[in-house]
Amino acid sequence: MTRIVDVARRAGVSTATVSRVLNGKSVRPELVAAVRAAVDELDYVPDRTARSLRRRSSDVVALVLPDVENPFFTAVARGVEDVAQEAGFSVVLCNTDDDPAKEARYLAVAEHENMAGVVIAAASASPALAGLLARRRAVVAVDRAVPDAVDQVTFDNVALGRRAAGLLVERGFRRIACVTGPRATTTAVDRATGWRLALDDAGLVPSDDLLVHANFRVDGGYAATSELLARPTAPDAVLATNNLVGVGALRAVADRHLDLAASGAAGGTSVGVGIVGDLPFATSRTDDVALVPLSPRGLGTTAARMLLERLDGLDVAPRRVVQDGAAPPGGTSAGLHL
Amino acid sequence: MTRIVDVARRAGVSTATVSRVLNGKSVRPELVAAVRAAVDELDYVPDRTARSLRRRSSDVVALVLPDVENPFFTAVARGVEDVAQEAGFSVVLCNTDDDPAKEARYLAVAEHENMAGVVIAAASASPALAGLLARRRAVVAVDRAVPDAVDQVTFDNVALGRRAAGLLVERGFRRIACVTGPRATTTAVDRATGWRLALDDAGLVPSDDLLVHANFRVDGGYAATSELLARPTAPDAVLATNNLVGVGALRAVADRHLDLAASGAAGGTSVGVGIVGDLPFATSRTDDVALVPLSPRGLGTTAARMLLERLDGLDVAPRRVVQDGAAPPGGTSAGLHL
DNA sequence: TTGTATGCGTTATCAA
DNA sequence: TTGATAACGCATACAA
Repeated sequence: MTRIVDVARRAGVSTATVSRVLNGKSVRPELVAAVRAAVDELDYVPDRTARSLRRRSSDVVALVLPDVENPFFTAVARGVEDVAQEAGFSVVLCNTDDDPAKEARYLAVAEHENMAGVVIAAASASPALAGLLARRRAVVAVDRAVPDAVDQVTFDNVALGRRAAGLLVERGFRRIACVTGPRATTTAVDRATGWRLALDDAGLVPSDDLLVHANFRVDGGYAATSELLARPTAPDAVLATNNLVGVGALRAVADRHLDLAASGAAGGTSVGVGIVGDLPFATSRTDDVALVPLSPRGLGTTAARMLLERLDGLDVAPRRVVQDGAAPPGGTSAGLHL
Repeated sequence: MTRIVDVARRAGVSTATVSRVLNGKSVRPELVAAVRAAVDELDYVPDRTARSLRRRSSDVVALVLPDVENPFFTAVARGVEDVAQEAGFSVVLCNTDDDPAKEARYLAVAEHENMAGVVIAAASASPALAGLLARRRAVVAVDRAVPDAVDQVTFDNVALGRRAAGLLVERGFRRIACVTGPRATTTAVDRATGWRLALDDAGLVPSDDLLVHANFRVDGGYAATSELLARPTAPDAVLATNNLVGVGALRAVADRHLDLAASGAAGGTSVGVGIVGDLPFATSRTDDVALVPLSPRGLGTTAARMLLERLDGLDVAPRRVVQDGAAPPGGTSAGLHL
């Protein structure tokens, strides 16, 4: 293994000079050339562990997510990865399963592994960031708001819920239920608030028993929607406040449809479905689903950029960025959709 | 920040003894107790960077994947993560986009970051493992076979393709096309071979123009299937050799169905679809899809266990594990559908 | 600008 | 078994 001393010897300089060249400090041009030549010839690559120990900070960023199997969060991950990698950072993906204990463990690892920074979509209403903040490590909250004084980038979730519910209203549905996520999840609560507002806008009644809190996964959406549709006074439409719940809702509606057909009941007008989010792996056409597409990847890139600014030394008060949330009509990145 | 010297002072021992206690070497019981007490009181956690530098190996494992947005690979990741984490290792997720250059970069990072080991689903037919192997780092290939002398865990892809195509034959389809992945991807080639065998078994003709190589994503499956269905002598069924291609195929079939209906053509018998893989986010019922479910998570756990054995010092010839591929009947994932 | 020498926090070697 | 101390590879304070 080639070390910095090998390069120094070969270039006829001290290790300090090699280090300076490698880190862009001012060095006489001819020595720079000599060092670079030696580096190339020896195929030298600095040991990042030693560098981290000395600098007291590594070049890896932790990305703490509630569910890496949710395409929404993998898209966030891609966004973060794209810009982090560009800047020379590696990204460690940490999966919390929405479990505050697992989350706390990962945050502790990030702290003691001297990671450069953390981007977190919090599982807990109040994640264990104290240790990291005490060490003045950069932290950015993404997607879900946290109470701590850190940079945050989220969607305008109230607006998203309102828009999605509004689409259902426009399509003529009158009795619109809402299936959302856990009460501890800010996105779930805010989008449900949006649903309420949209119904108010339309002079409809956002009755409390039409609001169901499930988990934010497929099974949660399926169970909640099935239950709603089985009621004597079933809703004529369901708003799912995230993508996976939306998948579950669609399956529940499809099953219900088949059940009714089997039991000889008239094929009444089908149940409307609205979804805040995308269906990247839909196996059916989604023309009649009221979709409010998001750009989670943009969320990730924004969060990563904010983190990099902090790592670059930016020292201002915590910032809150609220992205509109709409996926751009054409491009791959976020565009403001007015 | 508390360091090992602080603990040593508090416990009235040397740093060497603290280190020994922390690493389970033999130490007099009373001293062990004293050290543990000091660790607790001071809330001491070893700095993993320093530890890595000294040990010349970190406790993070790189997981190199072609596409973290594919649920198949996120499931592999969960499997790896589960067992690695249990053993005290962190997992870094590296996304190569099936690009050999990106893959090579990540492998170089893994090498110079002194990562403990690498689990890789190769993007390249011959990934750049030389550096890692020269340093005797543990490497396990998962899902896709590689030419190097490393542990490998894969499915029996020929058998999987054969089984899926066989299901379509059983259902009475006679002209069965196959949409598979790139020629450089072992899984794509092997499953196509299985398709060929199944057709032979049934006395059918696996005509070469019924085999299409697409990319292994939704758009690839959609385009290839659309093209097949638009031919004058269209196939009556399509075998998709992975999950995403399967999604694309289903969408193409649905669109074709609608087009025919719109053009007033008779609603002939619908096109059969077979898929090697799962549809975790299907938005429609999949009763009439010939699915051969997999357990990618099991692939991941096996690979991680093999890696851990190597990290534990196991020094035997490279092993090849071929998993049946069928998801377990009882587990949480899709049950075997006979 | 350059070199020397020290320290980052831990583990491993060697004597005791 | 235990303690003193020398590495691990790099970056920087200080001196030149």
